[in-house]
Amino acid sequence: MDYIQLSRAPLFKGISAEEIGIILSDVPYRIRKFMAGTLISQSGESVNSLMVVISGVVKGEMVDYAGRVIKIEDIPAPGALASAFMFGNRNRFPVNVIAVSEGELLLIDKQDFLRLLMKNGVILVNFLDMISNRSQFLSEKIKFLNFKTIKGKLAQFILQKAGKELSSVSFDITQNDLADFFGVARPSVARALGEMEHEGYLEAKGKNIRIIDKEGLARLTRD
Amino acid sequence: MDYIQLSRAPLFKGISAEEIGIILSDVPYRIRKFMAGTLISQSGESVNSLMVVISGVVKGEMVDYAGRVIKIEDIPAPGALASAFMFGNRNRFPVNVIAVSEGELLLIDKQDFLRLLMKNGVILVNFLDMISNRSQFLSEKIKFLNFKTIKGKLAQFILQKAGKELSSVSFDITQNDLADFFGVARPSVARALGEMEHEGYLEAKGKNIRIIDKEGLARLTRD
DNA sequence: CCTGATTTGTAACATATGTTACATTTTTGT
DNA sequence: ACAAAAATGTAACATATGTTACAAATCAGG
Repeated sequence: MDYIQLSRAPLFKGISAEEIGIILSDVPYRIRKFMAGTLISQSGESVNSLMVVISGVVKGEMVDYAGRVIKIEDIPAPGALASAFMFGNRNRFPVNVIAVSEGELLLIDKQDFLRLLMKNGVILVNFLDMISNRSQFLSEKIKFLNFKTIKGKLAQFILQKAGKELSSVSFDITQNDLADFFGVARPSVARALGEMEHEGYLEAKGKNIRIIDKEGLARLTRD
Repeated sequence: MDYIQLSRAPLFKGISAEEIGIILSDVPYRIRKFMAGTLISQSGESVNSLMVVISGVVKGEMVDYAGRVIKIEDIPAPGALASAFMFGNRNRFPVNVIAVSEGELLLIDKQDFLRLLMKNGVILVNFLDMISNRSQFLSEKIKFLNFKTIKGKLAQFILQKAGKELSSVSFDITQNDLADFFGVARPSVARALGEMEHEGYLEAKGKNIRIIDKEGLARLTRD
């Protein structure tokens, strides 16, 4: 089995391939091989084991009420599957999980995994980090979705990037990705930026922003 | 100390007041009394201990770039503070935490808390449940924020509540709360519902909805 | 350095939602 | 059962954003 690949997984961060071998010799686990196209788990099914993709790629698919596929998220090795849904009140898969390529999964039953967490502090911290990171990412995203105007979102984004000292910022993502993150249309982002420039809040030149009126931007975040 | 109150805390769910006493005799902890108005933690400060409100009420306040207070969230006893921010990459308070009334906090240092988690399986599961529930709640919220139209959000909400079998649904929250959850204005929710009725998707009578065209609703969730 | 691909800026127009205001209905407390 | 409060249904109007399309600018690979 590919312990090297596993040692790159967030769950096993800071643990060498050899150590992983030792750890796994002490906890019941299963390996499940899958072929491209296999349905690995179904939406609504309860999540009763930890699942780590050892090799290959799987994807999550939401299925709507008419049976049509809506959204897709890829999880390549060595990612973990549905780790935020192993615990909590609604511990069921939120999506169908389907193999994109052939590959292998590491499965550890929930009870065995709990024992592992209690035995190995590094894995415990790694797991806590994983689900906490997810929460933190989602919180951040909601913060932006909650601003009602695009200018508000942009102002928040720019001020946050600039921090207290800096007076210029350089976007490291495209307008397209930014628009996706905000949940708005791309030309609307461009327009909002343009307007903010005309209104004297900033000077925009491609991805580089010079902040002119920090106070004013702060006001915009209050929609 | 008020172990009875603590036994109602999600972290100590399923553990009796006496057992809590025993557990706490074995792990270093501190009690911090606070008076109304005290600043308990500051936004940006790193979260290096577990904090449980034993008595009293605290609130979280976001502070904007001009120093003005924006949003508030109350955490009454026996809630935990910033539990989703103890771990993960950005383990800092996202808000200022301020005492609303006088009260007491239970503090356990992160390292000691980790030892406790490894020693006590019930607390471990409770904590995992707490942070997972948060993730799940946030995911759910984002799902709704991602629908571009209010009709889409409503359709999703109704179908989800109805499940596969039921053909009628009863809202258990007010339009106002629904509007907040969706991040839209209240009259817009009412209007969207009205339109969906005219368009023959459903029959709305106060909080009671009879689904007429399930297929059509499903189509709406595809915006 | 050149060329094709990606990203950005901008425009015209359509539309969903916000805002404000009020009447009506339902719920709550006594 | 009543009065007061809360929630709901609607309307008119303002506006932010979406949509589509295209040209200009920038980037990436050979």
